[in-house]
Amino acid sequence: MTQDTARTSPRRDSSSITLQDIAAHSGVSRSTVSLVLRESPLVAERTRLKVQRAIKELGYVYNRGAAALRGSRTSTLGVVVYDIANPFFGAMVAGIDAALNKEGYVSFLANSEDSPERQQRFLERMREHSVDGILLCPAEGTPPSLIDTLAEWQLPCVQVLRHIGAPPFDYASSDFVLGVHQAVDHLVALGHRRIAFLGGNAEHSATQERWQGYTEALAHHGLDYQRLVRGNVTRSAGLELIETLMRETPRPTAVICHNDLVAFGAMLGLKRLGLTPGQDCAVIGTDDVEEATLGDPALTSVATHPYAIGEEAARLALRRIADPDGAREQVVLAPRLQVRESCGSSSTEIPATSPATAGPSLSSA
Amino acid sequence: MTQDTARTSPRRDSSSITLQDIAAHSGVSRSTVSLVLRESPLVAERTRLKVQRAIKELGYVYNRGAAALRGSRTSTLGVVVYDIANPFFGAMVAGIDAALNKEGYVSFLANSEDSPERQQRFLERMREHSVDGILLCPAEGTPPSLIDTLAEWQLPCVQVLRHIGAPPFDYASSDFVLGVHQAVDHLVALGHRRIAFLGGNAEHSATQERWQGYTEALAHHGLDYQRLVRGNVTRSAGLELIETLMRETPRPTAVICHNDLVAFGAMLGLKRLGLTPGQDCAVIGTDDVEEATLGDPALTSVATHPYAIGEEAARLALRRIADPDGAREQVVLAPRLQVRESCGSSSTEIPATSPATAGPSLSSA
DNA sequence: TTCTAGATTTAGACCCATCCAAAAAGATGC
DNA sequence: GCATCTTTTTGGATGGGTCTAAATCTAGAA
Repeated sequence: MTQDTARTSPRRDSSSITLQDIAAHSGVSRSTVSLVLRESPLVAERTRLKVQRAIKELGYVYNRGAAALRGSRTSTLGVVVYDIANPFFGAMVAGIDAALNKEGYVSFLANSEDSPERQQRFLERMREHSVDGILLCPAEGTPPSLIDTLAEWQLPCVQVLRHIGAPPFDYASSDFVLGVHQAVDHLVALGHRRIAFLGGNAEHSATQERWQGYTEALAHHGLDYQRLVRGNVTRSAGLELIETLMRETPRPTAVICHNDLVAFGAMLGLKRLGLTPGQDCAVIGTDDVEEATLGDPALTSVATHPYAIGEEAARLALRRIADPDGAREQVVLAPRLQVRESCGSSSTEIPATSPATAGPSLSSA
Repeated sequence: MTQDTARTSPRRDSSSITLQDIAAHSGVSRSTVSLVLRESPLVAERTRLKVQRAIKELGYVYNRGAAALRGSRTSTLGVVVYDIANPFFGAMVAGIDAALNKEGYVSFLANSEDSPERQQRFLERMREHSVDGILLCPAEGTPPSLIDTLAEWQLPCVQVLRHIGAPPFDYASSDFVLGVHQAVDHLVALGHRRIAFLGGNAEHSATQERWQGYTEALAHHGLDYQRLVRGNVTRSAGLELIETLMRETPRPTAVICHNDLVAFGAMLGLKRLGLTPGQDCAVIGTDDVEEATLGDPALTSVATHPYAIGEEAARLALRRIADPDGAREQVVLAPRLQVRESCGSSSTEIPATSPATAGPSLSSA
């Protein structure tokens, strides 16, 4: 059974078995073999089995490159993030990978390092590789026209976390406005009146949304004190910013941070100032990364579900690839405040209307 | 200049301009255009300029799929990691991306979640996509024969962090044995005599190497106390394991942890037991992830340079692709002990013989 | 038995670049 | 001006699938 290959596929090494070889070996045409490979219902059961046996026996390997050349799809997707070293993106990429894997897709990953130039280069490369679509977390300073360019290229693009250009576009993210609202509500309920916001710099939609949520929520509760401290979104930025902030008069009694990294930095900064996070100043982060649970004190954080965002983004892309002219969709997941020790209350979870895993809140534009 | 396309490339949309169109527009043959694209020195300067102008004018997009079908390389690489959500891998992937990007390569990324089945599926898919090579961090329980299978497939494979099968193979990693030696040396110098090792479970080479380093170093210093606590390599595992450990008599005065996550968990566990990390028990981690710097106390850690490992692995893969039959190489980077507060000494850096960025220590097999 | 709708199968063009051998053009020497 | 080298350019085959339209086969109807 393994020795008869000498006659049917003479002197070819295993990696160059083609449809033609399978066809010859099983006594049908190349076209039929192709249909079998693509699981076409047209093929008669007997033929199918016969061909499948030949495929096994000869150790045939499907050549997706060749298929893509004539067909229209490559089953590949380009994914661009701006900081893969950030654990948030690690989780998100895991979600993307899981969703794509189910559909037989694979993804090219690139790290733009928030450089529009690197991002541009990668996108061009993706175009040359004929990816079926793009998942884009736009780098800081990406020109809004990029979206139009991609449209001209006929390359479906789902924006993730940040968005540029004008709607309608496909977009998957977390509801950052709502997240900050939840944080403010919680702090107000605990009696805080002077709540600051820490971190965020540029003109990302994701930053703007947080700031918008902050301003809105303060207004909603009729609070006068408003202090928005711009800055980077890293640990060390959090450390520096909190020091500046705590020297002011009056001091805030609580800070909400752009992300968990800033929050960790802020907590460390408080300790260095001889203050106790959660007691002298409440701290709330955003993202709910894994280390939030086991911090000291454990960090209260607005969970933004990166894995789920990744899954949704991938699903959205697959949907758009299947129907390029369908209505653009926005999947904005509801975040969820995860209460722990860093804001002084006991470690419980705020009862939420949404189920344990935040369900997607859909809206199409 | 943009309107004359009507004659030279009638009613084609921009994305289907081919070599033929360029050839027609610039009055040369398809072959010549192809040579220009590949920057062949054969082409006369005048011709080259003429063709390049046509390429620009028509908005030609190189079709790598078609090129790969006839040519031999796809300029793609498959990358398999087992936990992309772990910040260590995020940094490593960033390093891979940077090194590949320079050479015009792009990478398919997959997350095996330490499942050999998922890993297998992905590798088969990569084969179908005709990647030029594979970077593999083998999933736990990967059969050693996998390496032979890849060899049969003629798919160059560089193992990363863990290795399976018998040498010689291409491999990029950190010298885990040496890392534990450094940690033990440091603790012994500080006067510790009872040093435990925390975490690690399965039969990975990476775990074995740590354990080997631990045993060797104890023997070298003539220490009797030896306590190797197996367990997962997560924060919560660290938390649990340290609690067990500190209930024993005699207690260790220092623990070295499989990675930083375990170390963070261990420090938290110590605090919960009312003990002070760095005072009642020294803690040393492995990896030196970003949050080590800003922990409380800051964590002493064996820096394993994930970004550099990623770069080296990618370079190794490119080298193997260029010369498939060349001698296999191992790039094992020297780690470096980053001393901070968690082991009681002041926050300084151990003078090392290696330069600031650990240089690769090369050896070929 | 002949005819026809439906089920299967197939030939051959096609996707778009690369490769190779051979032709064409240019340069040089006598 | 002619033969000989170089330097450039090129036609046509090739890689391995998919697509379309047409050919073939089947079973039930007439």
